[in-house]
Amino acid sequence: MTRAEAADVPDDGAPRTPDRLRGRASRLLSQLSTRSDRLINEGLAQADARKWHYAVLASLQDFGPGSQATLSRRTGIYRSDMVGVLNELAERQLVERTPDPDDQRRNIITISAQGRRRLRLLDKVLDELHDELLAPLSAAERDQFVRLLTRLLDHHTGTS
Amino acid sequence: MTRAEAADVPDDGAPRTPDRLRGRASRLLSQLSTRSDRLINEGLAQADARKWHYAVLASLQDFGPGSQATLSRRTGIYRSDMVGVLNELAERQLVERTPDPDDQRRNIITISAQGRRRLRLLDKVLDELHDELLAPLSAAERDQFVRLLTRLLDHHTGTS
DNA sequence: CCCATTTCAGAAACACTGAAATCC
DNA sequence: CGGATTTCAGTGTTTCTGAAATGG
Repeated sequence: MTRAEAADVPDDGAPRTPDRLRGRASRLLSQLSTRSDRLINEGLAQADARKWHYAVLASLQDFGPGSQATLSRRTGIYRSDMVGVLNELAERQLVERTPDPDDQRRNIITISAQGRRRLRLLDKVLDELHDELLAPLSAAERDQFVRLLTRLLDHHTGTS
Repeated sequence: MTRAEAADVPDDGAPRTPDRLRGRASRLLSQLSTRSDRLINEGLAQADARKWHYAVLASLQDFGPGSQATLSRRTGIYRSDMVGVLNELAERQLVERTPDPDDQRRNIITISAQGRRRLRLLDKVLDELHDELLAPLSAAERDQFVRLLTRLLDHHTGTS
């Protein structure tokens, strides 16, 4: 259970950094992401919502209406999966899907009044959930955490 | 494409924080985790390895041999999925699976000499991949990032 | 002709469940 | 008996591929 023959640094197999397992950023990231996703999903499920709902509604509110392809680019949801998300949102009357007169391939998605009310609710729910997610961090640390994540994500979306 | 009617803060639907979509830690986390996973998986695939291989080998090297259930707890791999991982590692002669004389339910998993060589290789590969993953951050920032992730993960594994 | 959009059907990986067989 | 271990079969979710149908 406790460390076995690790103290007597074996000539084979590199001692290296302390805790190579727990210190790998990629492992920390994916494990934390799993927990975070579960927390958010369960919290949103209690409000009959999913995180994609929030993403689409917030995108519509903050950047205005758009085609499904546009929304897909703004939210990071795959074009193929956007259909299902919008079906759910339209079912709940949170968005409206109308054909684009200028380009008959597209639909134009608009947020409804109900959708805006919903968005405000979801924002509150998410505020609370993030408070739980980031509980051990001070306000300054939370900011820094978000800044670090943003820089990393920007680097890997711009580059790759 | 650019911000539409977002500047003229609508009375409905909360202006709130700038960029509620990009500023949500949970979204940043899961998106970055997706990219990180892909980077690591592709890098390890070129060495005919998967991230679970590394986790098990490193756990064996750093904490000594153990049963499959013990390894499962140490690495975070599900007990049910551990079987498959160990099959792959045993196929490649990187670990040995022998019945525990003291408890006939268990197998004792041991790392082989070949497994130790493999671990050193994978450590190098992962060092390079993490260099790519964390490229935009300074050494101090990388440390802090890892510390923040660790604190958050510890909080959510101890608590939940 | 090539490209974009919406849609559907499905692959691949992952975290997880449930249960059987075995043994403490 | 309750409880732990190994194993297998299978579920649900997520990211992503491929292709068809329609139209710019």
